[in-house]
Amino acid sequence: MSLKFALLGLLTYQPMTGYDLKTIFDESINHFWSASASQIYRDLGTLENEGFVTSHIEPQEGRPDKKVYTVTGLGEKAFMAWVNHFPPQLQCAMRYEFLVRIFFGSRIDPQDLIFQLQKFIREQQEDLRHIKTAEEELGQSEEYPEIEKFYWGLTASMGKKASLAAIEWAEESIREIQEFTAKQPESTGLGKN
Amino acid sequence: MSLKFALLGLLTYQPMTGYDLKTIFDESINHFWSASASQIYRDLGTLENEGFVTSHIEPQEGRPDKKVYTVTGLGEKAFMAWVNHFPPQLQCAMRYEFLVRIFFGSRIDPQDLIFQLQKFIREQQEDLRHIKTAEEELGQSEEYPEIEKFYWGLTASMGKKASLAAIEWAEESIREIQEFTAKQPESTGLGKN
DNA sequence: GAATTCATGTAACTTGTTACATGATTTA
DNA sequence: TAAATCATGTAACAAGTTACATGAATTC
Repeated sequence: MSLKFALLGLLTYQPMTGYDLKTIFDESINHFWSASASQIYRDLGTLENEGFVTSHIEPQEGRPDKKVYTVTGLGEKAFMAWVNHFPPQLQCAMRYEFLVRIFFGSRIDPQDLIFQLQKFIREQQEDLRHIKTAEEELGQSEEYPEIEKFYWGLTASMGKKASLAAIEWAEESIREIQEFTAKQPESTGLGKN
Repeated sequence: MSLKFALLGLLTYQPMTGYDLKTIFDESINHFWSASASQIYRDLGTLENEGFVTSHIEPQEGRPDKKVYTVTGLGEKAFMAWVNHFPPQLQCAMRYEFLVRIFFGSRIDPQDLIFQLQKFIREQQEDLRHIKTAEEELGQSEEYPEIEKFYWGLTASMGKKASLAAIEWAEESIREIQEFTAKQPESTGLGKN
């Protein structure tokens, strides 16, 4: 449900192609709601069928033609209705497959676990850097109204806090695993069955 | 992919029904990977077709019969293979629909936004309390080996940190929205269409 | 010469959600 | 007497992933 309205919302700023939307997504909304290119193209088709957007082809030379989507009046109304009606239960779920593996950590070789946690930290640091860069660019740019920049900044803040929490957790976890396995005699429950 | 292996993993502790699995899920893995009852029953069927679990009916009086699932040798091997082979990119994505709405916060009445953020805080506090309770019960119980309790504790830690980060963020955001809207003249970009 | 960027999608598949159906027992 | 708990699922649908296909221009 969310993706369609997120696309509609981005298109209220200006008409764009599916490719543009994907690019913007990856730099912003992606940090708390991801979407693949094929999903975006498919949902744009749905939005067009529903009369929420229209499209026109812009021919280009040396590059593939562009298909530019524009929000209709109906689409703008639908977006405003969606964004202003919060569901009774605010939807927000973590989907950390990595944590499912940690849950079953007793079946994993502690050395490998620590290695994966270190990798996790690097990935989260990368994410953090990415958000910070986007944030700085946004702060310097003058092509967006202050109010948009303000709210985009709030979501970036949440992204940073989530990454920092994950990094802190992983660092503590590594230390705790080291301590725990040090005082653990031998058998870890790790069987080769 | 993950859900099937999470179920398989839980079943390696002891044979259980779909209902049992759903109950355990809601108290533990649910905090970072959610699943509905119908999905669990469906995936149990798949696991059985794949030969990873077997089932038998236990008749009961006054209550519906139980269908108890047991992991096979093949299933245990499949689980061990899954849990020990981390994907090249560690999968962990937030899916916070709420943040998508905040991203478009300029289209929302600031008073309503603040109200929803306060609600968000209450929901996160509820989650936090829930995790803490589960954690305490786990600490006191003596029916699980120390090593399992240790790793379950690590995942609970991450859940707590995530909730705390969200609460902190929402509190700061409320203050920032109040400041921002105070110094903002009138028009918010909030249109009635 | 290989990879990346630009630009579009389709098809097949897997995963996740929602609504529905059944029905006795127990607790509030 | 209304609800929650125990216990199972099916059916229909919506959302998300993966692999594939095309092809010129540009950058490494």
